[in-house]
Amino acid sequence: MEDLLKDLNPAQHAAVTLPPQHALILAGAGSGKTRVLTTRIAWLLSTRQVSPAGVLAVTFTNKAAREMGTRLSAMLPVNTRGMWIGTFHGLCHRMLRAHHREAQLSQTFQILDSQDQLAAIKRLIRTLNVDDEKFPPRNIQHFVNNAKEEGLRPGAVEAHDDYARRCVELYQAYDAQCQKEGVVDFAELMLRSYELLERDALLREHYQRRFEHVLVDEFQDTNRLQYRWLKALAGGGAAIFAVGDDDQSIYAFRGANVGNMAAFEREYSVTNLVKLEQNYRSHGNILGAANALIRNNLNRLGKNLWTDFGEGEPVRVHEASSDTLEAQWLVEEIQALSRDGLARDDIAVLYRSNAQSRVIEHALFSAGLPYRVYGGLRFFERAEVKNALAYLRLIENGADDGAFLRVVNFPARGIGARSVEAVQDAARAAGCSLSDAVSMLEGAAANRMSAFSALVAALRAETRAMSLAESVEHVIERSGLVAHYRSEREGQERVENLRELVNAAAAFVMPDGAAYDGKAIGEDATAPVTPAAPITPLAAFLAHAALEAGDHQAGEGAEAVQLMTVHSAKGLEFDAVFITGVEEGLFPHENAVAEEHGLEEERRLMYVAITRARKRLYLSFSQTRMLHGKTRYSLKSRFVDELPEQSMKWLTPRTAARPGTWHEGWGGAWEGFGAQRVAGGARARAAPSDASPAWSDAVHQASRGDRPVAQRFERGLAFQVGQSVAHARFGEGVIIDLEGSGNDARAQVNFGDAGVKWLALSVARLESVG
DNA sequence: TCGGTTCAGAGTATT
DNA sequence: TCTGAACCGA
Repeated sequence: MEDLLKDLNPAQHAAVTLPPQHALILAGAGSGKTRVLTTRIAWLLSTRQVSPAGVLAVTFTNKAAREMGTRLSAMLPVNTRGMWIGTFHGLCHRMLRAHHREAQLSQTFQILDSQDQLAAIKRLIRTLNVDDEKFPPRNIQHFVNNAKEEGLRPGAVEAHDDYARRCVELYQAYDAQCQKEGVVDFAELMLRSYELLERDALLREHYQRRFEHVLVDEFQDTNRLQYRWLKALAGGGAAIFAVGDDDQSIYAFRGANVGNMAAFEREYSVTNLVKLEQNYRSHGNILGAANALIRNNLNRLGKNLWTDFGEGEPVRVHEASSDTLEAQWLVEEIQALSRDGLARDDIAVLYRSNAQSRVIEHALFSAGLPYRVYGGLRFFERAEVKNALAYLRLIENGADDGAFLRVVNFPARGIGARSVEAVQDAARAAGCSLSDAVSMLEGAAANRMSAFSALVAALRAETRAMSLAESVEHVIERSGLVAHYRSEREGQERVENLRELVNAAAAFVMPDGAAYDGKAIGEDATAPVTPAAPITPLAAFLAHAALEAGDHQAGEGAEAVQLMTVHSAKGLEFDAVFITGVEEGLFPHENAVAEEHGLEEERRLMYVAITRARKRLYLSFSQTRMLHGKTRYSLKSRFVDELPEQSMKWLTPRTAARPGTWHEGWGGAWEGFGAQRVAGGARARAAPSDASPAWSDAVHQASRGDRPVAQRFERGLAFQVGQSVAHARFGEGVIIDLEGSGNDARAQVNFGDAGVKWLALSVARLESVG
């Protein structure tokens, strides 16, 4: 046990050995968060304060859960498989499997991933004859997921207008469809599990008695439902050990509620608050930059990172005149780092949005530098894999209409849209599943459709005695999938992926079987447990495929530069980090600037980006960037100005802090960019000052329709793209686009702080600057 | 039933 | 500019 605590710093030590009470650990970036979390569990176990069954540790990603398990078993000779360590969704799934009856779920229920969910909603919208222009499936999907993440069933959603009421109806219909088909989406896993705990007192008390210690990773990322779920679970006196960093809260857009941290502190009267501020990752200048930046956020719980690594190198800043040149500089710098002996995979190139990767990839590719881009389709999301899984799902659950529709005519077997509609009509009339409706069909189409049904039935029967891997193998062959892809011109990779699915099945280990047969629910004989609800290996494998979509692409072998968004870099670290496109409108993103609290979230995002670097950090921005087919003119990000001068080194002539004459020294740079001129400047001059209410009318979003770009060239006070201007209210900015002419002339101006605006030149008073 | 064309939209993402 | 999805013609 002494060994466990040996190398902990005082704060870490304090956190690990806190009494069994609620605690909030503010864990700064690189402060040894995971170590504290796992050591805490190990310490509780080894001091016999709790048995493995009494611990529940929850994370957001499978990767984090796996890491926790691995590190724990490295510390203690404990079998982590019996412990409740997993993702929120994974643990909810586990609970629902054990109590599917109490949760009113069929024993064979399956999980819809986001893709499946969207398909289900599209199908619903079509069956209900709803106008998908007015109710885009994507919006309905968001609506449903948001409601569920707020813990709201259709009846509880407030709808004040017809549109919202219609959305609620669709939500209700969607839930009914899922229930009928025996499928649950991700949010439903959480909500069902929560409702189960709320509704079933015996069950709730059982779990409350069982879990004495509940540990939560990345607490700042929890949404309202997850917070309530934890509250229900720990309501019986369990100690919640919440670890998080409000400064790294970057997932508000997917429902995360940073407020949960403060709420937790308040509601649970948390007296055990430990700040982990010693950073073991970055050199001083990098941390100095991070600290200075994040200090600009209000409403922080408050933290300041420090290191005893020394100052290290300064943060380097580079200004390019175009995105292409930025990428070119990047390549040269990376080559130089490589020459200095830095491994390529210790270098990361970060960007705010995925679209930025193209230019960078192009430059890296041309230079012959190996790189790897994070993101993209994952293994279980691939079409061919999903097709195979659809057959498997039908074997497991004949009511799964989504799976039925996906493969009823794939590979093609002459079942057209008309036949499919016929089964759907029959199923609707009889209130049964599509599979069950097949036998009700008549006519020519009935034969082919029956043949498909017979195929599924045969697969079900034939695989009954087979192992999981044998079943998968059998299904991909006998369904015709392999043959189909083999005959396809570029189907080789798809066939390989199907083979890989067989391997995945062979390697699949049943997730702690005991948990599913009810026994592990506690040695407590009185436990309110569904009597033996064994899950088949196939059902477990399908759940695994949905809950863990797999790696984001296999590592490309060769040591490669890592390209990714700032979001996906969270939790990672590299010797050298390039943060590219550090420009107003891009980072902070213009959409975010318009959102409430958006700017602070962007700043946290920048904080996350900065703290990824161990030894070297580069920031780069460009004066122009090709975006949506147009050249955009940008200002450097305000975040650059928030960094401490003494920690920085400018690789290009330093531009003044905004607002100021940032374009100094680049005076003539705009020529050659084909800057358009537009008439109207004189009018702008003549317009009344914006004391009148007209100024707000002048600021509007130009709609797609008004196209014709002014081609009229006038002498005098004309504006041009790339020009620096000042506005009484919005301050200084750069014209990034011009549209219309005469009275309709508008300029789109990037004002930095004030965001990107369209201004009618006949009304807005714009002054030329510089 | 496929393949080409057209059109809108383009921010971050785990389960 | 580029992509994905929807649509239409053979």
